[in-house]
Amino acid sequence: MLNISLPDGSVRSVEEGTSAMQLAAQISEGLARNVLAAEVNGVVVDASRPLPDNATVKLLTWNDENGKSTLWHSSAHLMAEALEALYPGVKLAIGPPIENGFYYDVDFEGKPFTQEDFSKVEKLMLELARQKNEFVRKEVSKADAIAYFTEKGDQYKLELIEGLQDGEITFYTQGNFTDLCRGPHIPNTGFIKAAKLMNVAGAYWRGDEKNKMLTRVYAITFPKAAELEEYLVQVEEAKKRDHRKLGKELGLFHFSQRVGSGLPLWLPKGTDLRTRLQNFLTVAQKKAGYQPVITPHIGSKELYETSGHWAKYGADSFQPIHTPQEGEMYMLKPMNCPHHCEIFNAEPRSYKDLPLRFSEFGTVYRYEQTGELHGLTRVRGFTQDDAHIFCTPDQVKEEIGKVIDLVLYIFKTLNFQDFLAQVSLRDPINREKYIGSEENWEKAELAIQEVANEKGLRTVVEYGEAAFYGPKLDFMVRDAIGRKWQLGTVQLDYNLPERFQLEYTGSDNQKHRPVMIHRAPFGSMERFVAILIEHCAGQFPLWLSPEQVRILPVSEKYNEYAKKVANTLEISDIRALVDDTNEKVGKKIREAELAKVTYMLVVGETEMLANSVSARKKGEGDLGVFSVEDFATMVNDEVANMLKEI
RNA sequence: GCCGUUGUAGCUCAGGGGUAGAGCACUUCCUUGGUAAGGAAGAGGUCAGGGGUUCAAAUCCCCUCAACGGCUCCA
Repeated sequence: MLNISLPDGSVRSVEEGTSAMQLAAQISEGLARNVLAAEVNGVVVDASRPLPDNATVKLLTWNDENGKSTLWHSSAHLMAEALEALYPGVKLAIGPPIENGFYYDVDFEGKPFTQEDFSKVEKLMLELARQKNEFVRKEVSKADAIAYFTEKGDQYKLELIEGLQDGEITFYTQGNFTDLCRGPHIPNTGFIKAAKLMNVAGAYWRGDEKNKMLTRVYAITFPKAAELEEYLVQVEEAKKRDHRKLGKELGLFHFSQRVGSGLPLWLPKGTDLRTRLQNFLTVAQKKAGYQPVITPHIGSKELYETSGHWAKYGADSFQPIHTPQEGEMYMLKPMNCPHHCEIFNAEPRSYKDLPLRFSEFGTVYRYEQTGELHGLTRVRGFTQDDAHIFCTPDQVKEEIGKVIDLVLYIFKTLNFQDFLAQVSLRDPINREKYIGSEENWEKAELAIQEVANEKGLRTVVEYGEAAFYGPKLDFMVRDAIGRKWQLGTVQLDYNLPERFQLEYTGSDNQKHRPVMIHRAPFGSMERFVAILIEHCAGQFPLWLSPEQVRILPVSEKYNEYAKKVANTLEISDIRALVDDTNEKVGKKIREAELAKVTYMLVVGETEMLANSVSARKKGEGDLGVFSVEDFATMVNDEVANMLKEI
């Protein structure tokens, strides 16, 4: 008999050779029908494999992340089986589960595969699923594995096998399809009840752009047909929050082909929103000891030769600007750091001056690849809420902590909860590509991790993701359709202080090199506004909203009074517009609701006589009658409350 | 930059080898109203740009540009 511990702490005795599936059946038949895989001593395995003694077992269903990904991984095999049947001779590369579904990279060898092919693949997948074909695991020798795929003529699988050790190679077979796979898999294809191919895209083999481009087929499956329907509705809902759509609808920004691709034009309402965010940060930064500076939009080529950016990025940048003066060259600035280094160098610095914090809403231009441009999140001209902190090595940790506090303050004010702090450190193996002393790196990497922990950040550590000049901490958030973007960033830099020969005089009367910290809590105004739009689905918090109040005269006779109310509100620092179109109130309310204006003030005969307004809140309806002054006070109190607590 | 899809009015979209369509928005007029769409008329397009095939191209073909979905990249 075997003793098996379950997640609830109970221990069950089962016969030798019992699988997780059989264990589930002993607990309840319903559970057995839903078990997709099992976590045995922390490792996810096939539910059909015999359990070892004294194992801790968690039965995985659709409700577990690992259960989901097992189903999707198996679904990738199912899709591969269908593709192989429908398109004989296709070569299969890899097919992993992803966050929402799975994909398979396929080499169709020049034959087209488009959306029109989707439905027949889905149909065949479901047909094969209904056959309830078991996923059968088989250990094979490297030689046999090579023989199998040589026979099949699949060079991608052969390449994968090359990297594997003899003795660790397994095949999984379901129906007529066998794949090289580590597993685990669901018991049989019958668990898959709904399948949908989502899209096709190109993807380089092994992610290397020098390799052949394969066709990546994205798909998703579910154990219940209704869940697929739900998922598709969700996807549609998410698309409605897309900042590109809302930015257009709300009149925030615009792209013009004539201006150029990736160069956003900020419309009045978008400018208002952005300026308000800048002001908010400016105030916070002033409190945190930053000194605003302003630098030009161009800099001489020599500046970037000094910084090293010319050598590294020059060829891929907007090309240098030539002047009538022979040999003179300027570049559009791709970052603000070199300018700020020169500000540091403007006068001799003492250790007593440090830390020095120079901040600037600095607009920069980067020649991003065409295929990379994306709404406001990836553009060619953008404004960083940049600052550079120059400090002593001993001050690094405290300064990073203060930057994190600032970022958290902003996120809290805007109610961003779903973010992840990514700590990017050196590649532990390949260390020669990093500049700066081992000692400083050690100290800095440790400092970043310690501060991140002290601040209670939800952190992931990525090795090899550090910049060549220093480790960094990035705040990652997701957009409406699940893509990850970096917003706030803190980066240590040992390179530029060296290149610009930055120094300060220490208490020992010796020259020392300061450490430089790059940081941008928003990341860039463009990207931050994009994420903010999606975060609040265009319904901005009242304090940020470009149009807080819209005044709706009942008829044209009250337009004058409406304007008077608007002026009064303006004096109280409330942003109000009058809808003086020749329409009925119902129509005006509808328009204001769709424009996501928080407060609507209906004014007519009674209000005009009483110097009052009839207020209505978006999504809530009528609030009753207020004097103009009371209404203004109410709005201002609401705004003050939003900004107070934090 | 690479693979794929798309490009028709300000917006959302229909149409499709034979004189360009709808709804909303816009302008004018009527209406002067009370909490999510009042009515009528009008104006608006080299069908992304360029080239080709054809008696005839918005429609078919080629190139370019842009947007979209990914890949690669992101100082």
